[in-house]
Amino acid sequence: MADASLWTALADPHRRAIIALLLERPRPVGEIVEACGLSQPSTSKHLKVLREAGLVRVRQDAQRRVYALAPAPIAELDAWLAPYRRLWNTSLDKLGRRLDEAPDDPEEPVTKD
Amino acid sequence: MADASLWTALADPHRRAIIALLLERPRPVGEIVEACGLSQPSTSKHLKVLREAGLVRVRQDAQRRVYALAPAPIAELDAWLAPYRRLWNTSLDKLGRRLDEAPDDPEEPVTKD
DNA sequence: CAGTTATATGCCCGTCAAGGAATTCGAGCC
DNA sequence: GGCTCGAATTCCTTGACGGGCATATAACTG
Repeated sequence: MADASLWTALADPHRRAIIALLLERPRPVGEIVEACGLSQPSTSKHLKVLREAGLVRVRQDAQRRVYALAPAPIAELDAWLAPYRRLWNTSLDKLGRRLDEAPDDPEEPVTKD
Repeated sequence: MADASLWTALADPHRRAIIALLLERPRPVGEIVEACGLSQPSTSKHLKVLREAGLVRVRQDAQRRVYALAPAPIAELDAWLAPYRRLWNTSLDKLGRRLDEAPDDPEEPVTKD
């Protein structure tokens, strides 16, 4: 399905930020523009990429376009992840189980996104 | 949150292919070169990116460098995914409800362009 | 119908990443 | 020590991507 474009879409930090915004709730473009500090055209272009990757859906509300998350592709990501999850569950058990249980993992400093 | 370089690294299809190869078993560079049909230098560069993203680690075996998966960053991805997983698990329908908050929605097609 | 708001597109430019060829570095081998 | 194999690094070119500005389009408003 959206393989390539999915990864490409998520590769951009601004787009991930948009995705995160939409996780809270659906938002019109104007709000997204304001939130991510880009120009409106740039934001629209990012939204287009996300749309084409199937990551967001649009609903038209008067002149507004309200964007919302479309979770399916993220499920795809999850599916992609599955084999690897098996891997780190077994071979990296010593690392201290799930990362979310060890927020500051000494071996792998998590840099800010 | 996932390091930017992690996403960048995974954004490239060749690199995802390499990752998939290493999922089966660790491999020396030569094998990877052969498998992904790139030149050796290009492959080495991809491996460098993966290395710097922390996705793979190298073991030196005589003149060979054997690459293997380092699953931790993938766990990071999984962590990133978590909130979204909640979203599509609990509420494909809930999302639909939010999309339908305006019941007179003239059914906006996703504008796939 | 003209005007305004909200968003999308086109164009231009700067940057960056990817790929190949040549070169270099490192480790074994004769 | 010189040679060879395996891999990494450098240089260069090219193409894609991101950003802004100006403009087009669509929908509501008076």
